[in-house]
Amino acid sequence: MSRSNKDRTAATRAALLDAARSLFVEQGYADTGTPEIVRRASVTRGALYHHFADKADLLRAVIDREAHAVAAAIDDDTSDIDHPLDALMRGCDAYFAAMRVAGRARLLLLEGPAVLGAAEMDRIDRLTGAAMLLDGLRQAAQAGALVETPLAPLAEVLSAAFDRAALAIAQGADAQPYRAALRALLAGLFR
Amino acid sequence: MSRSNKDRTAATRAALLDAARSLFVEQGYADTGTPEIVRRASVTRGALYHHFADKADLLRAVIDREAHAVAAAIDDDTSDIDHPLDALMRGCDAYFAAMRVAGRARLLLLEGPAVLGAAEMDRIDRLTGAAMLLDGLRQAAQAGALVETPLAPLAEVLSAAFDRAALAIAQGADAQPYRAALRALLAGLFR
DNA sequence: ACATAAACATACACATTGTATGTATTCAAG
DNA sequence: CTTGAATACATACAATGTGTATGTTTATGT
Repeated sequence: MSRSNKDRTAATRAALLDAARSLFVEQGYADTGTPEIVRRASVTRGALYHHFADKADLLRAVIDREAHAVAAAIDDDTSDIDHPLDALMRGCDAYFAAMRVAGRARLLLLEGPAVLGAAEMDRIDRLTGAAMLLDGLRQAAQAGALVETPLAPLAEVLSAAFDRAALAIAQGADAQPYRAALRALLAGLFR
Repeated sequence: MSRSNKDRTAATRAALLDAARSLFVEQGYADTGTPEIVRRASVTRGALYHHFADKADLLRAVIDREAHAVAAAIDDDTSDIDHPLDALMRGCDAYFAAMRVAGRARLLLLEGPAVLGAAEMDRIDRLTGAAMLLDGLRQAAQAGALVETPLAPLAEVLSAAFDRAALAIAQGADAQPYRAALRALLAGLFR
C-alpha cells in the first residue's frame, strides 16, 4: 500500500518527536545521541536530518509542542472567570497541573533555555504561559486593583517564580507550600 | 627555577578556569571543546583531565567561583543594615550589580542549571544568593512584619524572580522597570 | 640520594555530528 | 498511463571531540 507524502511526513515527524522527547527527558539533551533517537523512532538519521536542520532544531520542535499543550490547558481552565485575582489564581493552579506532565518541566525550564537560548525561549513563552499572566495582570490593572508598576517586567519575573515552583514540584517537592507562597505574592500586588 | 607543586597547581587551575570561563561565555558550554580551552590556557588536555574529572566538572568549578563572588558582593553591601525591608531592597540592588559582570548571568542561570542539573544548582545557590534572601525574610518575619506563609519556598520563588530580572538586564534590558517590579513584589509581602 | 607520588604530556579508541551523495517513492502535467 | 521532477528517505564519509591509558618529567619526603 502507498501512503501520501503528507502522511509519511506526519508519521515520521511524530515518531521522531516522540522518541526525542522521551530520550531527552530520560537522559538529557546532551547525553542523547541522534543514533539513539532514530533507533527508538525506527527511522534513519537520514530521515531526521531531512525533517530537521539539526539536533537543536529537533529539540525546538519538541519544546514547541510542549509549550502549546501548556497554553491550551491554562486557557481551558480560565476562559470563564471574571474576577481578575480569581482568574490569576486559577491560572496558577492550571499551570502547575499542566507542568506535572512527566518531563515537561525539564524540557521547558532546563534544556530549552540552555540549548535554544533565553531569547528564543522568551519568544516561545510569549505565545504561551507568560502571555496569559500578563493578560491577567492587565485586567486587574484596568479594574484599578493593582499597585502601580510596569506590567510587562512584573509578568516576566512572576512567570519565573511560577517556573521555579513548577520545577521544584516536578522534582518531588510538596506543591502546597509553593502554592501558598505564590498566592501570597499575587495577593500582595492587589490593594 | 622550580615552582612548588602547590604553586603549579594553583597556576594551572587558574589558567584553565579563566580560559574556560571566557570561552563558555563567548560560545556556550556545548560549543566549546576541551582542545580550544587548553589552547587558550596554554596547557594540555592532560593537565585538564588531571585537575578535573571531566568537562562538566570544569564548568562546576567555574560556576562555584562565580557564585561565591556574587555572595561576597551582596554580603559586603548588606552587612550593616538593620531594618529588614531596607536590607532586602539593598540586597536586591547588590545582586543586580553583581550579576552585571559580563557572562555571569549566562553561567549561573543558563549553562549551570542545564549541565549540572537543578539539584546541584540548588546546592550552590543555598550557599550564596538564595541563602541571604531567606535570611532577610526570616528577620522580617521575626519582626512580625511579614504575611503568613512558608518562608523557604517563598525565598526560592523570589530568588527565581530575581534571577529572571538579572538575566533580562544582562541581555541589555533597562534595569529600572525590573527593579520597580521586584520592589513591588517585596513590598507586597509586608503588612 | 632515592623512592614515591604528583603534575603533566602523548597517543588512542570510541562515539557523535553534519554533510554529501545515492536511491526509492510520490506527485503533477501532458 | 507515462515521464520528468520533487520529495522522502538511506548510506557513506569526513571532521571533531571526549575520556582513558600510558608514558615522562618534576617536586617531595626521608
